[in-house]
Amino acid sequence: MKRIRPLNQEKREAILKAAIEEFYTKGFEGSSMDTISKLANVSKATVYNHFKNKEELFLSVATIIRERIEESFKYTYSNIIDIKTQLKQIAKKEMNFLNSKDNMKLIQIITIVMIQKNEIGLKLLEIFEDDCMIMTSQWFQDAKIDGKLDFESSHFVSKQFVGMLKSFAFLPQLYGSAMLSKEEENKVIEEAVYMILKLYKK
Amino acid sequence: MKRIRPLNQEKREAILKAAIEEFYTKGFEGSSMDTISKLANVSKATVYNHFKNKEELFLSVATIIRERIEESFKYTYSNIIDIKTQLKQIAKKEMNFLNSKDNMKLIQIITIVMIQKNEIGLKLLEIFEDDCMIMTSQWFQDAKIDGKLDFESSHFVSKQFVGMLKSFAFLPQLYGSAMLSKEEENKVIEEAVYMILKLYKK
Amino acid sequence: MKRIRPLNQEKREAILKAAIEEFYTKGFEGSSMDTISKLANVSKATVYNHFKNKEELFLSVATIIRERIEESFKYTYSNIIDIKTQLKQIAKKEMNFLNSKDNMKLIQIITIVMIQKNEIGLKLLEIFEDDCMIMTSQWFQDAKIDGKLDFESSHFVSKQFVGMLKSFAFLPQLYGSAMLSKEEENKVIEEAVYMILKLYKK
Amino acid sequence: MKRIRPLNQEKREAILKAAIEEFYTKGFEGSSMDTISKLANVSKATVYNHFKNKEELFLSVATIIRERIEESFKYTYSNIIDIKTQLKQIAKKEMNFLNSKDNMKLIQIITIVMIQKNEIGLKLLEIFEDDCMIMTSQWFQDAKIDGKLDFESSHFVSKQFVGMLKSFAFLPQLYGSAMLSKEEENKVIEEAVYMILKLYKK
DNA sequence: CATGAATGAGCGTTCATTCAT
DNA sequence: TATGAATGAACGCTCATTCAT
Repeated sequence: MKRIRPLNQEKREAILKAAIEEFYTKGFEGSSMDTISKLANVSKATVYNHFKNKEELFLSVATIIRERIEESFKYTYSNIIDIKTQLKQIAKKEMNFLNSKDNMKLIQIITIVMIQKNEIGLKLLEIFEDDCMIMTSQWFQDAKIDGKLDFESSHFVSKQFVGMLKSFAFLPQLYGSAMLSKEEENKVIEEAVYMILKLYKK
Repeated sequence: MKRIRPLNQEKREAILKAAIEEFYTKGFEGSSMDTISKLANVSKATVYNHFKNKEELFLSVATIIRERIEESFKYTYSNIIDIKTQLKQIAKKEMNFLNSKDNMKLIQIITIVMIQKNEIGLKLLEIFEDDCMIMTSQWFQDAKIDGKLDFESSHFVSKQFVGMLKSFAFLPQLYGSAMLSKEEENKVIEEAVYMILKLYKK
Repeated sequence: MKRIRPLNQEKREAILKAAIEEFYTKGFEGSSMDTISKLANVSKATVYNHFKNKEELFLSVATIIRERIEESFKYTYSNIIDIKTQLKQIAKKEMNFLNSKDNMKLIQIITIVMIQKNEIGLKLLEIFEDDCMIMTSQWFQDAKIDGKLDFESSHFVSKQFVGMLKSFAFLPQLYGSAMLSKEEENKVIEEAVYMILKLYKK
Repeated sequence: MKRIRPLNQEKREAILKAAIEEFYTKGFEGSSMDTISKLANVSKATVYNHFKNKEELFLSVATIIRERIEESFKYTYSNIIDIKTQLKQIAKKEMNFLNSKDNMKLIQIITIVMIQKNEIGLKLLEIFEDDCMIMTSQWFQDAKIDGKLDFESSHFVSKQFVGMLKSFAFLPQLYGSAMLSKEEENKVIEEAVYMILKLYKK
């Protein structure tokens, strides 16, 4: 059941889509509300009816991204499934997220703003508190408690693990390299899991 | 006979210094030639005498950065020194570069533009083709030939090695995390070297 | 049969109240229909249902003010009461009006528009044709006919009289000076009446 | 001797002239930098090269006005010339100023802004501290000391005197009435001087 | 009758760039 | 060569107004 004429949802989505596109190609500063409104086929004033200002529009885009990320990094430790399998599943889930053109687009957008660290960049930092790392870190902690892995700091190890994935599937792509093929992806996962087990398996 | 310094070199350098500062704090789009000229204590027109336009000024800044990076990643394989020592030296050199506030500043600047991949970002990509990786990769190749390490692809392994360092000393800092302390730095180096040896030492 | 209150009267009044406040603080140009509608707690479209446009809303405000002024300046000559007393009563009445913060507010609002004499200012002039002066002038005319005062032009004298009051209780306040205290007010009245009698009493 | 290429003085003056015209017809809020620049036949950016922003442009206009006023109200007491003559001269000088269309234009401009009492209106108040009144008041003080006139407060009397003039030559014109003819002007001066002498001459 | 949504036109301001001197 | 001055185009944003519901 629709709310009585909410701000026309189609237009809102058209604007967000246009904004993502524009922020992606031009960054926050480089983007213009004029262009966004034209891309979305609405008047500039309409954009301002939906979003208080450029910053809020951007933050809305950022929130969308954040939700996708959060979704992609949920994983909880199981003491039934064998750890090698679990590690692979975690890696696969993360790779799934990273190895998507759309997601990288979104990440690039927020990367730019977070690097610029204006007020708005700082707000982003608050929004983005690295959940991915936190959840993976929790998994390692649980695996340690369960006596399956042995190391000092779960935080350090999870950074090693995720870092290994990101070395191949994030950093290069951040700078424009091509996405990984399915085989490459598998190889990277395989090697990262192998490394962790070799280094820390009890 | 041409004069060697047809344009006042001091002013040129003042402009470049101002530009680095400005590009860092505001990004490419956010920076204004006006502000740069004021920071450099020259007239705006003078900036344009030295640099055809904003883009060329930026590219000049980028070139400076590139030179510094190149300088920092030179390392050639030695069959005399033991590989653990060499790996540590390589790691130390790279960490030295990454773990400096100024260098991170510069990297952040070019990161933004490279992500945005406008014409100007693409030009940057040409300039930057990851030398660091290439040189480190060469070292692993030589170590393999020398029979000290065993793996399939030197490219893959060097990415693992450097990636491990970057996980701790680059990615977080790109997004604004604090630099590593000397102890943390050492720990990271230690672990990365340990990992490579554990995985690939013959 | 027409309904007497075809539009919700409460809302209409809320709008007018909001408009007075807004026009006062921001002037005609500085005021926005948006703000007025928000202040009045109605939708912008409702404002337009009640008042064709910004100008007509303003004119409605002006009419309210005019009515208050007219009310304040009614005074008719009496051949029974002694003229000194009557002059004092006239002065008191005018001072009563002028020496009120709210009234000055309203006068300031219309002053701005009348000075600007756009179409809308001209319409105001038609509305306002200085009743106050006309009525006071009539009193002097009657006093002359009654043989109590002697002068050439009643118009001139009434301007002297009212002008003397306005010098102290209008012009300075128009520009933001504080209202007169009761004592100051009395002194001004006293002196103005004294002046008229000294100059024109038969 | 000219300063080396000062901001093209012609353009500056064209802008100021245009600004006076525009501020006069539209008030501060209603005026647009766009229109002003078009009136002045320069680009909008040029206006901003000469004046930091709209407010400063306005304040510049205000300063011009203030200088004219100051010029017009200088008068110092003389114990040689007879006071009736002096009073007439003072009145004539003030009337000269008030009874000029250009001056009234300028006064109307600042009146609007002073009434609106934004930040900028308050700045105006600082600029305008009623010199006219102060100087005339001083004259009355001197006349009293010289034993030619007798009253309590020179401030009060000067307000009476100037107020009498303004009643005829300022207030009506502020609201758009026609300027006084030479005869009317003389009559007003005559009567104001007569009033002062009748009330306060020793 | 009241409203949420939409819009074209305009705002004050800044920009990268050019040009005469 | 170095500069002050100029500019057209664009920016983020707000406005008075309209219209479908």
